[in-house]
Amino acid sequence: MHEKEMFQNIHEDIDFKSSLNPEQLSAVENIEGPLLVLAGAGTGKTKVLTSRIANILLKGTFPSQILAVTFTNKAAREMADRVAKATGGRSDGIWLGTFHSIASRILRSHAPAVGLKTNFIIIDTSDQLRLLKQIIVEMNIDEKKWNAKKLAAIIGKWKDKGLMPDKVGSSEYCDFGGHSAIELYRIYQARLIALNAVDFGDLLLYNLILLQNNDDILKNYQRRFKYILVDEYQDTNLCQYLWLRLLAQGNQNICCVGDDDQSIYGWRGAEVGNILRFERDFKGASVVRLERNYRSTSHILTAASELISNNKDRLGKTLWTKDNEGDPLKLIAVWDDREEARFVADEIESLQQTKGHSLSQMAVLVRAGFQTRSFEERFIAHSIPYKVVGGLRFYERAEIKDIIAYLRLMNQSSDDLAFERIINVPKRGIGDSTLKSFRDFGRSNGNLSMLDSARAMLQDGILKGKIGNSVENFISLIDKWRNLPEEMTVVEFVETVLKESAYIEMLKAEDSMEAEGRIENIKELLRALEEFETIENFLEHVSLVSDIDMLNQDNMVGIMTMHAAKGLEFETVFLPGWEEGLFPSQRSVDESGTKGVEEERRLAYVGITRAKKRAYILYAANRRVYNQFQSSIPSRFIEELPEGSIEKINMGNGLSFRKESSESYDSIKQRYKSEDSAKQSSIPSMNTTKKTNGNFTVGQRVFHVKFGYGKVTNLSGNQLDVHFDKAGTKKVIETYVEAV
DNA sequence: CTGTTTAGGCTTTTT
DNA sequence: GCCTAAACAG
Repeated sequence: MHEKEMFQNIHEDIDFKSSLNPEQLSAVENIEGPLLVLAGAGTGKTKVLTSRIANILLKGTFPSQILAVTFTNKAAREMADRVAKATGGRSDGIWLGTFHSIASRILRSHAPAVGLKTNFIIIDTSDQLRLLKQIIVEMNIDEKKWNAKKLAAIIGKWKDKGLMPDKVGSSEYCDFGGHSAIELYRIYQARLIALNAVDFGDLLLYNLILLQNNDDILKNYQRRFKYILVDEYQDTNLCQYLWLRLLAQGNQNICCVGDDDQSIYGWRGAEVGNILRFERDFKGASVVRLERNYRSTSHILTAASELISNNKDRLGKTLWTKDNEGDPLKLIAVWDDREEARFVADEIESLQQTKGHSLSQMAVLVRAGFQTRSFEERFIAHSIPYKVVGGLRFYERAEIKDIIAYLRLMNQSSDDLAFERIINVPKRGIGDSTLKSFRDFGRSNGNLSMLDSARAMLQDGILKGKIGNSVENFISLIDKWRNLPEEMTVVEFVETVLKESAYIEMLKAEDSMEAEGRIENIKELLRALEEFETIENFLEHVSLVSDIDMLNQDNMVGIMTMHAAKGLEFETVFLPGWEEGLFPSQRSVDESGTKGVEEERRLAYVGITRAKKRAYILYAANRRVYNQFQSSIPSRFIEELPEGSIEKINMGNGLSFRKESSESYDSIKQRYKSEDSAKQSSIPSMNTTKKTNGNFTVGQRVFHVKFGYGKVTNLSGNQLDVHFDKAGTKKVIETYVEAV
């Protein structure tokens, strides 16, 4: 097909004028020069981005001349799909991906320029912490007080700002257990280089350094990328900003789409200020505001707008909609988190059964991961299908990480972190002291990798006996796998490793329900592996994509954090846990004061604006924290909601609404604290009533929705130990089993 | 070196 | 309440 025809085809597929409003159209049509699009929630931001890319292609630009960056893989995927659709598949070759994946791609082409080899590995957070911990221990720092997480946070902040150790100003001297944090940062970076590894922050940091220090490389990319597009611009950190600015300085064709009101990643270095800098740094930049909302009813929009107007630090915009008023937001006061979950479950059932609403159009959006628990328990009891989004990530499960560690060691024998992980999994009788001897030997013999140290120690006869044999066997396995025929597929290769390492055997020997689940996960991994040609490709994917693409568009209620919900929309949204301390989170308030509260408020704004038609906000008078009841007071955000757009429902046991009482915050808090002890005694009595309903005895047969039939082996309070016929022994709450 | 017990921390949010 | 890491016993 000739190019001319090709672009005609594109043209036929897009009909900008009829489907875009004037503001959107101007953002799509003005492709030359810097442009900032301030796009409120639900104003068609993705549509603008994809149409703009299509339009750029239509003007005759090659796909490879376009750079489009997002923050999440989900957003990248969606954009890729939509652009492909809009252009009839003529978009192949666009540099479209997350900041990290684009950065990784560029860094791989120039790895030697920053002291890495092309096959560098990308370590995840847990590897990073292990490495930092090793350094902390070696430096004799009190690890209890100065833990690896703290150090990771300090180093991460510098990386977010684009600072290598030598660029961190000495004025920023930061004490870490009697040592300079800068010095520890330097050691950490050196250790990473020795491992031929980078962490997440490095991907971006090294990219910036690469462009700053190599004019020829910079010029090359400036020429290549004629058009740059950035999604969720408000979430960029300084390092990303500087990187973008360098790349865009060539053609000045950069389009950033963002919403200052949806900036919720300040805690990981995002700087809303980048929006304000834009007009200053890019001379002659145009600004387009998208304020017409196509998603929500006016009640929802009003409530969200009113709430966010309490923030001082914002550019300010007015969202409007032609949609009708819809239902007011429902504000529900409940006694505790169980009643909260019960209300939501009942409401979901009624919406589904009496109104025929689809479960996939409902979502529970929580502040923190632990809140999902009570909903899961309740949904299981109601047999409501649900999916916890972003809980434990697939690639983070122990068995998956083990397998990946085997592959990493194959890929690169210097990968000590991988070596340490699997040398004794399955058990080979090689423990901490042996590992330490490898490390010490390596360090005193010219920085040998642990695998090479083990090899040398065998040869020198330092390792012998039982352990020696065991290590020898392990090494010969590795060597054998290395020499497997090239034409083997990745799946075949991994199957061989699984079999010969006796990994599957180990799981089978465990003979537990848990081990069975692990084997299932490994099977899932093998399925995912089919897509990859080489191990390198797969490892790259694993490091940059946190979860397997489960194409579950099934009819399930989503349970997720508000952070994870950004960019999504649902007909009905449940927002539980609007209590002081939880939302806004105590930590944000304590650590970042007003700024922290404002970020939490933006999060609330994001939460509410996910709803198209219905939003429920719930708050409980008591909440289990580490399974202990704590009384709580309603979130300050609740009284910021406009009276006219909310309907209050008190479930009898819930707190009164703050506006209805003249009591001060503190006095309410005081009252509930003292009442709590009194009410505590009423809770057990409620439970005992339930207990007499179905008083279980040891030895009794019971049925559980998830685990099937089983026998009670022990009981304490409302908790039963049940030995299930198929699922093994579990602790369950008695309300979830029924007597048979 | 392994397996069991115990103490302590943990619950923000993610590439 | 759950998980992990350290401590201890075998």
